[in-house]
Amino acid sequence: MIRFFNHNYFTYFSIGKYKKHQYIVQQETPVPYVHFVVKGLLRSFYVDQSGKSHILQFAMEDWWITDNQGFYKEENATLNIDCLEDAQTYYITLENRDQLCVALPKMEFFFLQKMTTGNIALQNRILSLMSKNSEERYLQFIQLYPDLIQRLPKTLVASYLGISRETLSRLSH
Amino acid sequence: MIRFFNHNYFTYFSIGKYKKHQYIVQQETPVPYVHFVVKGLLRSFYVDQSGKSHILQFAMEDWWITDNQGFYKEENATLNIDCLEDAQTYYITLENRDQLCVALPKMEFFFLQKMTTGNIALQNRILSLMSKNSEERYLQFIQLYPDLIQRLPKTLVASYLGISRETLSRLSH
DNA sequence: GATAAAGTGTGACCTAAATCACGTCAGTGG
DNA sequence: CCACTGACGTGATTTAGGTCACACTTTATC
Repeated sequence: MIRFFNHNYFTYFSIGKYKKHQYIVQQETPVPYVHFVVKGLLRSFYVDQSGKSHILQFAMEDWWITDNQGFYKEENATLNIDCLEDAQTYYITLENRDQLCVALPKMEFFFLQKMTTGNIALQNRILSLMSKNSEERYLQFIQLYPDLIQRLPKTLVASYLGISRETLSRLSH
Repeated sequence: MIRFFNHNYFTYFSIGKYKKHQYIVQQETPVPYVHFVVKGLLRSFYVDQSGKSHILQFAMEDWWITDNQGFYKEENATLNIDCLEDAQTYYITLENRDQLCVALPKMEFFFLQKMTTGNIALQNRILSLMSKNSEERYLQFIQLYPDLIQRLPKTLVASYLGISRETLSRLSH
């Protein structure tokens, strides 16, 4: 997917470099960009009324990340995005994305494909949350993202799976 | 959105009429179409190993429904779709959808928009499942789909919210 | 290299929601 | 018209997982 960036796509994209713990998107502020991750590991998460964090998505190399609602509807973010490792991204505004699609119609198809794949993954996650218990969801996660899990503390995996740190700890035997 | 169907879109779409209880998609069989609902009410649901059903989506007038994974990846369905009321749909194959996009490039943008909106809704549902309790999810559902809820038995609402029939009953006071 | 901050395991206890088991009522279809 | 099925409410009991509290280890940070 990196070969995706060989032309002068950089007319449309910019390069961003970020440090571990740095925020890229913050709740209640605008969301000007989608990011394509070149290097590093990020997460998007929601902080509820009681102050608990819930991880919606991780993003490592070659993944895309943003607060979709904020970005596409041009609203303030409901999510936060921060770096779990030092990171580098290529980012693009909504306007530039649209212009890129005009300049290169194949890109629209590409984004549609991306979005469709994302949809399928989200639907599966919903069904997983509704039909599987903690252990099953954990095993499924290991199986789906064997490479990701090595870079994540279990606390964060728990927060992604919707279970408590302690419960996850007891699962791992 | 109905005005969407005024040209000779019917070169691409077909008309389907179905009875209450009739299945449109069945687990383990191909998923040749996406359906645009003209009249009636359908649901897609997943049946887990223990035999419990989990509703992924409802679809009433002007909504689209299919098993995304089956349809876009051209695999067998993992979901079922059936009619909760007598229904009429316009349906289209993947091939025809692609040809429609070629003939009318605006359609591709339209589908991308649809998919993006769907994505946002799915992400919110995941966060809701992870951060809200039964009552909060129920209240949110009433607020999001006031028109839908009148046409649905509570048993099905419970199955959509990921809670038991009995728990939902006790919430309603 | 010392101090602080994350990450992890584990016991004790609590609670939201599931499960099981009834009973009632309305709609439908032979 | 009667029998069956689905919708709904409600009590009693169980249980998966959350919460709280503590100890220990590893990793950052000045």
